[in-house]
Amino acid sequence: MNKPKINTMEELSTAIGVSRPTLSRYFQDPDSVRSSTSEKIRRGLERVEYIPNFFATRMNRKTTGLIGVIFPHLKDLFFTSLLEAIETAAMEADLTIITQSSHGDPAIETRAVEQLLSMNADGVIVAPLGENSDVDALSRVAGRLPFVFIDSRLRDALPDVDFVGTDNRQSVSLITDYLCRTGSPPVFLGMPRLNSNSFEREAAYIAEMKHLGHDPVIVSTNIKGDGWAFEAYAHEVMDDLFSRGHLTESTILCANDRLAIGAIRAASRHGLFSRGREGRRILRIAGHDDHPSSRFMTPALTTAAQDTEAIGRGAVRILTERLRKSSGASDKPVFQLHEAVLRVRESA
Amino acid sequence: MNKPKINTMEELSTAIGVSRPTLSRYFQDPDSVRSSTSEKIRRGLERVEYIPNFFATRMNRKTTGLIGVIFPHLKDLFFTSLLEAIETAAMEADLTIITQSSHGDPAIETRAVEQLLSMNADGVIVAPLGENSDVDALSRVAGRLPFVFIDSRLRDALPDVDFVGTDNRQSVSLITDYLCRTGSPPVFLGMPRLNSNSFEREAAYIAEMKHLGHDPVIVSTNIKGDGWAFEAYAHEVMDDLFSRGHLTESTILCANDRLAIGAIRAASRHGLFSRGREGRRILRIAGHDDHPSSRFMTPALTTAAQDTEAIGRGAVRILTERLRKSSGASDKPVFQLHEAVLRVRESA
DNA sequence: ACCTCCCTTTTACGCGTGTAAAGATAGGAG
DNA sequence: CTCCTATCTTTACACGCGTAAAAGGGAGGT
Repeated sequence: MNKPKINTMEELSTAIGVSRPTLSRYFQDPDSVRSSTSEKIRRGLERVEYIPNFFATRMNRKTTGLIGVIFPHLKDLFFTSLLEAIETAAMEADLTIITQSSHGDPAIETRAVEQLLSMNADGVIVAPLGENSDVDALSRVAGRLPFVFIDSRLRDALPDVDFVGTDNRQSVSLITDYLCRTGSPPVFLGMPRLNSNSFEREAAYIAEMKHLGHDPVIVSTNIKGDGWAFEAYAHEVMDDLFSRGHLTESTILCANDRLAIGAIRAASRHGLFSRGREGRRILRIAGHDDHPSSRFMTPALTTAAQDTEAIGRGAVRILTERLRKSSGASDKPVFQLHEAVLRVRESA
Repeated sequence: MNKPKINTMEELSTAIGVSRPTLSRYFQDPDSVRSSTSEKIRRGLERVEYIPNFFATRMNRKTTGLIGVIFPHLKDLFFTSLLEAIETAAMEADLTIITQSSHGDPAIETRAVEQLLSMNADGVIVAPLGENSDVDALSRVAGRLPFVFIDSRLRDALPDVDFVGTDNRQSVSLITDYLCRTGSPPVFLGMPRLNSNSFEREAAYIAEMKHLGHDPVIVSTNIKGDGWAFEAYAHEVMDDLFSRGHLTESTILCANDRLAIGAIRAASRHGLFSRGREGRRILRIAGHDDHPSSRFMTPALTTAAQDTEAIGRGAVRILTERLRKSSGASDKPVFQLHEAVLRVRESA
C-alpha cells in the first residue's frame, strides 16, 4: 500500500529503466512509444507513486490544455448548470477547467482573466459581469487567446468576440406568444440592467407584443443592492405593486426564473393564486431559463428553458475549433445561438 | 493604449533598468526593496504590459499560495455558498483558490486531489463524496499536505483529518426542540446515506426525541438515482405517503432544505397547507441548512441555518495555521464545529 | 574626505519538464 | 547473416523564474 514516492521524472527513469525523454513522450501520448515499452512503463508506474509536476509540464508545452471559465456569481444555479456542462465537455476533450468567480466585482474579473493569461490557458470562457466589466482587460485577453462570451456579451465594446448563448428573440417570443394565446397578454418584469440579456429580452418582449397587436408594458426596474439579488428585488417590486392593488389579475413575464420566484413569493403572500371559473388562473407568472429549482415552486413555474447543456458544450467546442485551426488568420466571429424550449407547468 | 508586451522578467529588467533578481523580489513583496526602487519599478510597469508567468513563479517557491477546493456538486447552493465564503477568505489571505467538482464521481474526486498534489498546493479543502470516496487517494494527499474536510467527513476511514462543519448534534436538537415546543413532535425525513451528515443528523434527531420523551419516527429513505437529487427524492417519497393519507397532519423535519423543498412541493400539490383553529398550521415542514432559496418558498421554510460564512473562513484559517507552524510535528487534528441558528419562518 | 551599512547588481545555479539532435540498439525483411 | 528502419538512449539546451552568494554602489555619519 505504501509505494515508494518518486518526485521527478529523472528518478522515475532510473527506477523503471527507461530514459527520461521516453517517459516524457509516454506521458503525453502512451501510443507514441513502442507497445512493449509502454507496457514496461505501465507496470513500473504501478509499483511506485509518481505524479508529473503540474507546473513543469505546462510551462514548456505549446498547449497547456487549460481552459479558464469566469462567472459573475456562483450562487446561481443557472451558472453552475452551465459550468457543469462545460466541465463535462472539457473532460471529454481532455482539457482542464480553471474556474473563477468575479463575485460581482469588476476588479476580480479583471484579475481572473489576467491570471489566465499568465497561465497560458488555451482558451477562456467568460460570462461577463456586463456593464461594469473592465473592457480594456477583456479585450486585451481576447486579442491574445481564444475567447468566448457565454450567456451574455459585451455587444458594443467587444462586438467581434465569439459568443454562445440563448436566442433571446426566439425564447422570449416563444413564451410571450404562449402567454398571449392562453390568457391575458403579459406585462414584463425586467431584470436590472446588468448585461446584454437584460436589454435583449426586454426588446424581444416589446417586439413580440407589438407583433401580436398588444401594448407592451414594462414593470419599472429600479435597481437596488448589487443587482444580482433577483428574488429579493422582484419580491420587493411586486409586493409593492400588489399592495396597491396593481397587477393582481394579470400575467407577468419575468426576465428570468429567479425574478419569477420572487414574484411568486409576493403573489403567494398576497393570496393571489386563487382560480377563476373553469379552474383557470387569474394571476399568471412565467419565467425564463428553467432554473433547476423552478419545477419545485408552488405553483410550478412555467418558463422558457435555456439549453444549458448545449451552450456549455458549444463554448468548449468553439475553443477547440479555434485551437485546431489556429494557423489560419482569425476568422469571422462565431455567434452561436441556441433555442429555448417552452416548459409549461402550473404558474401560467 | 497599446502598451508594448513584455514576456519575461529578463526583458522587463532591461526595459525598466532594474536587475532581474530585484524585480523578482519586488513581485513577491514590493516593500522588500528600497522605496525609490519600488517607485521606479511601479512607473515602469505602467508603461508596459507584463504579467509574471504563473507556472514559473509557483514552480520554485516553497509556498505556492494555492488552495484546492473539491466539492461533490456545484449545482447546490449550499456548496456554492461555502465556496464563496472560502474564496473571500482566501482573497484576504492572498491565496488562490482552485476549484474542482467531483460531479458525484469518485474517480473524478481522486483525479482532482492528485492534480492538486502535482500543483504543490499549500492545502486542500474537501467536501467528500462520502461513502463512495476513494479513501486511499484522500489519505495519501492528507499525508502530504494540509488537508481539511468541510461539511462532512470520512469519520471512520480518516478520523484524524481536520474538519470544519456544523455541529449536527446542536443544530438538529435546536430545531427538533423548537418543533416539539410549538406543535406535534416531528418525524424525520432523512437524506440518502451519502455522508456523515446523513448519519449524524438522524442520530441527533433520535437522541433529542428520546431526550424529550417522544418516539422518534424515521421516514423510510430508499435511495434512487444518484442520491443527490434531493428535491425529487423527497417529493417522490412524500407524494407517495400523502397519497395514502399518511403524515398529512404531522410535522416533518427534513435532513436538509432541498429535501424540505421537495416535501413542500408534494404537500402543496395535495393541498395540505390549510390552517387549523387560531390559524395554526396543521401540516408543518422544517428543514436544515438555510439554503439561499428557502426563504422564497411558499410557505417560507423554517430551518436551522448553517453558518456557511464561518465554516468557509474556518477552513481557510485552519490551513493557514497549519502552514504557519508547519515546522512543528503534526499536532492533534482540529475539529471545528459551528452552531446553527434557528430561522423561524412560515412552514413550521 | 573616509568608512560603514544597506541595498542593489552580478553571477550562478536550480526547479522539473519539453524537445531537438545525434548516436546506439533491436526487430524484421531480404 | 546483413541491412534497414523504427525506436530508444544520450546529450544538450530551453522555459521563466526563485534564490543564494559575492561584488558593487550610494547615502549617511564622522
